[in-house]
Amino acid sequence: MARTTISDVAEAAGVSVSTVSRALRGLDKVNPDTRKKVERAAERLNFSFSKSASSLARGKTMKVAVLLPNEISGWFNAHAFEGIYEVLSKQGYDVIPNVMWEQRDLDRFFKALPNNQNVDAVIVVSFDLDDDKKRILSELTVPVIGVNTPTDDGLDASARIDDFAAMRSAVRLLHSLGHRNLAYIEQPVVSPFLCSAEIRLNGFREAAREVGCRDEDVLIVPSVARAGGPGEQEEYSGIAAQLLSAPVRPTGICVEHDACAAALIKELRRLGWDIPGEVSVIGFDDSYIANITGLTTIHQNPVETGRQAAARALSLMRGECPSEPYAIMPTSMVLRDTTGPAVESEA
Amino acid sequence: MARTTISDVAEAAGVSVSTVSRALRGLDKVNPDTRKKVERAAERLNFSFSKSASSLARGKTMKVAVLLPNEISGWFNAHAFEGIYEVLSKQGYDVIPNVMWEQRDLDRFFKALPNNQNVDAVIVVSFDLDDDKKRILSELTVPVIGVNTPTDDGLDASARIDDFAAMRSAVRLLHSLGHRNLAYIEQPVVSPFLCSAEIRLNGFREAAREVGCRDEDVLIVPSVARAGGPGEQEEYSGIAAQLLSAPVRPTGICVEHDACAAALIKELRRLGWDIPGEVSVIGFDDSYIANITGLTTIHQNPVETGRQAAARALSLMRGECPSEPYAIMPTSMVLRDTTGPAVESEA
DNA sequence: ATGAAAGCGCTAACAC
DNA sequence: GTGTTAGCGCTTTCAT
Repeated sequence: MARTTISDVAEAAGVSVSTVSRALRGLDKVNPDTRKKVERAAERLNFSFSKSASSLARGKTMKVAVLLPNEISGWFNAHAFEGIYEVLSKQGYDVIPNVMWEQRDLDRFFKALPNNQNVDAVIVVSFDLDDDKKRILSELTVPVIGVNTPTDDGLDASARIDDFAAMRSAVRLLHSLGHRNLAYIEQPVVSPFLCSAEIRLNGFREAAREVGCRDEDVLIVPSVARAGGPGEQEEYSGIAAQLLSAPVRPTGICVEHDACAAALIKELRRLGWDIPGEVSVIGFDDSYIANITGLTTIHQNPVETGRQAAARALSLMRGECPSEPYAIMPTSMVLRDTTGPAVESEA
Repeated sequence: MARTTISDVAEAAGVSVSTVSRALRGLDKVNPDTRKKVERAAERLNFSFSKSASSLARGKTMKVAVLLPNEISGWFNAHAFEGIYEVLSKQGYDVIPNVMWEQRDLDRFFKALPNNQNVDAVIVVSFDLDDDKKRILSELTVPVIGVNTPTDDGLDASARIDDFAAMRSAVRLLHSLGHRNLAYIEQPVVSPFLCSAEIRLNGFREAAREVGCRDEDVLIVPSVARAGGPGEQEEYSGIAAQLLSAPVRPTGICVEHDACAAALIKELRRLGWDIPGEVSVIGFDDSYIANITGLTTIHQNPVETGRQAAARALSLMRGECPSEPYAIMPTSMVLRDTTGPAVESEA
């Protein structure tokens, strides 16, 4: 059978199509009785609006695009998306993930964006945008909202944590526990645009200096793309080796992500290190893995960050300007079983 | 500035709109030179099609809905979605998650479905549909594809694992290790429609019988909704208590999900149990948590399951009928550090 | 190979 | 309050 249209409903209810439209969308200036009649008819015919048709007519798509780096199933992305979805879907929006695998995907998306009336807003998650793209954004008609973006440049609104400050608190914790030789481990296999990495590293570096570490007391283990994903244990023997072979062995270690930290700890323990006896490790995120493995870490709530971003998207789409467009979301240290006081150096 | 439309391109290229339409969509019967001209103009004007307009004109939405229970960030859902997204987005489809929080959400979705030309297909993930809904499905024009649904009833295609067989293999492993007193732990806080639970339990029950367990040798710890999520450690002290107070203490334990198993093991160890010395534990899923905690478990690949489902959705949307509409995806045991031989009973 | 024109189903003036 | 009507931007016969 052919689709039931608004005029079928109109006919069944004995009114005009515009009345049906008004009645069903809850607009005012429609007689309560008429409305009831229309609703009844719509119900009976199992009518629902064609989104394409009303989009076309109204010039609003009721869709918002969510740009995600690499994958939607990662801990942060999935939870941020969840928060975004939660608030937007309740308002009738279709929330459409757009996973960017390579730089070209991003380029293409942004190329089409200026003229793209296919979404009412775009939310970019964890991206580091180059100046070209920021310029495009600034001339855009649809609002662009950031989630954990490195800066707010070119964005109409954003919600993000302060990676820099968070790392600083981790360093201070280690320092106050007596650790003087620190290390920072970058996550293996980074995506081309994932952006928190750099900021966290900088936060670590600067905080280390603040607490009085000389550069030679600080070891940075850079991200190296190797075979296998970050879940692969082999990744971490190389990192452990670098830790072992450092001129002065670090006793306090910050890791870019929980999953990474957990895998590293596993490897370190396998090699006979005592954690937290000999060395303390701090993760980042407070994902489920941190909880189950007893990892000391920095907590953040990506679902809430997503919600905040989506709420701002909503008001922007309504043409309002949010009173506080750029939200900084809180983080907090959670102490578990991988950090402890530094032992006396055996000097 | 107003949106660039197809007629702007037509004008710029000096041809008619229909030619532009044909040229840009790669249809044949268009002169190569003309096509080039049109492409150039489109490029220059930064043109892209309005999805709503072409949907409306063609009667195809280029959208597919993915129905998910509870949350999109859960391990299975997120990965299945990822697989679905991967294949569908490459073909130009918008993949729209639809999270069902309560039964009413599902009811409402299905009520609107029969007349809903707003999506070209719907993929249902992990749902147990009642007969009413199955009946609706059977009269539907758009294809409906299942991912890890309990049955294939009413579905045009599906991809799913055999939960029943998977549990059986777990039970057999325990039995062959000498375990005679078995337990099955349901996941705390189950959703109203998540459906694998029942099948896994049945698989466990039946397999236990097959290997010769009497009913009194088998302990089922049912799911009880308690405060806090499944990540909360407190959940598991209650479960541990049930295990401890059982008439005959089980030494082989199957758990509905990895996360659950990991938390239980943590609690058990805290209480002084030796795993795998005194008791063996097997999880389900082989999620990252199983890997990092060394959990023996049953592996499945939800991304691939999602891909298979999406591939079938694709051919169904093209009007083909897939030669093998109902795919059973493989599972496999992965042995890690939480299973071992049963110790001699101290009789 | 290309163009003209009739919709697709709905919304938003504008009239009554 | 309600009806009429002109589009929204595209696809698709049907001519040419």
